[in-house]
Amino acid sequence: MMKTSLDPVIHADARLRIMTVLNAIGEGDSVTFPKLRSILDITAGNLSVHLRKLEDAGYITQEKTIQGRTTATYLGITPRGRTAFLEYRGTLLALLDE
Amino acid sequence: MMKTSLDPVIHADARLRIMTVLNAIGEGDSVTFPKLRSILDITAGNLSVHLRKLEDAGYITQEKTIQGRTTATYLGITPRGRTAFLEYRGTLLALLDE
DNA sequence: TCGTAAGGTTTGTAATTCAAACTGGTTGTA
DNA sequence: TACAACCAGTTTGAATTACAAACCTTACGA
Repeated sequence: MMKTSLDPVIHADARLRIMTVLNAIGEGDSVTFPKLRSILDITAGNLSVHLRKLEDAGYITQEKTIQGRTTATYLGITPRGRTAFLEYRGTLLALLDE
Repeated sequence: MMKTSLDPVIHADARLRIMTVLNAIGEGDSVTFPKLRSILDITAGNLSVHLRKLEDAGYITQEKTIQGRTTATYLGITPRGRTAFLEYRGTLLALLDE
C-alpha cells in the first residue's frame, strides 16, 4: 500500500511554486506581493486566493504595512510552513526516486 | 519569470502515483487494474476515472482481455507517456532543487 | 437460487482553479 | 480642479476536477 498523500495545500501547482520561493528566502526575510507575482507570473487574483489558503493553513504570514503613501504586503514562511514544505518535498522525492 | 507549468494531466496526486508505478515497470510489461488499485490504495472509481484521463492524453494503454472466465485489464505506459513523465519529473526536480 | 465477491463504470456533490471585474488609493497632466 | 491611467490587492462566478457512493455485470460457493 502506497501512502504518500502529498499535502494538498502545497501540492497545487501555484502554491507549490509559492512555497518554493518562500522557503528559499531566509528565516526572517520576506517578499512583497508584487515581487512574488512577477516571479511566479500569475494574476494578482490567483495569487491572492492561494496566499489566503496557505495563510489559513498556517504556512505563511501576510503582513500589511504602510510604506510611505501606499501599502505593501510582505509574505513570509512560518516554521510550520517550512516543516510542511520540507516534508512535502521529502515525500515527493521519495516517490520520484525509484 | 518562472515558467514551470507542470503537466496538469500528470500532476494530480493520484495520477502522479499511477505514472510513477507504470514508469517503473519495463518497456513491454503491464500491471492489472486490481494490482494497481492495491498498490495505490484508492477506490476503483477513482482509479477508473484517472486511468481514462491518462489514456485520453495518450500516456497509457488499457488492454481488456478475457482471462479464463473473467476479464482482466492490463495497464501499460506508452512511449509518449514515459516521455511526458520524465519531463514532468525533470521540471519538478529542477523546481525543488534550489 | 440466494448471497457474496470481483472487476470496473457512471454519477452527483463538493472542492478547486482561474481570470474578469471590482475597490480604493496614488500619480501624472492639462 | 478634473480626469485618466496605474498600482495593490480582493471578490466573485463560471468551469473544471476530484472523490466516493451507487450501480452494473459476471462468477462462484453454499
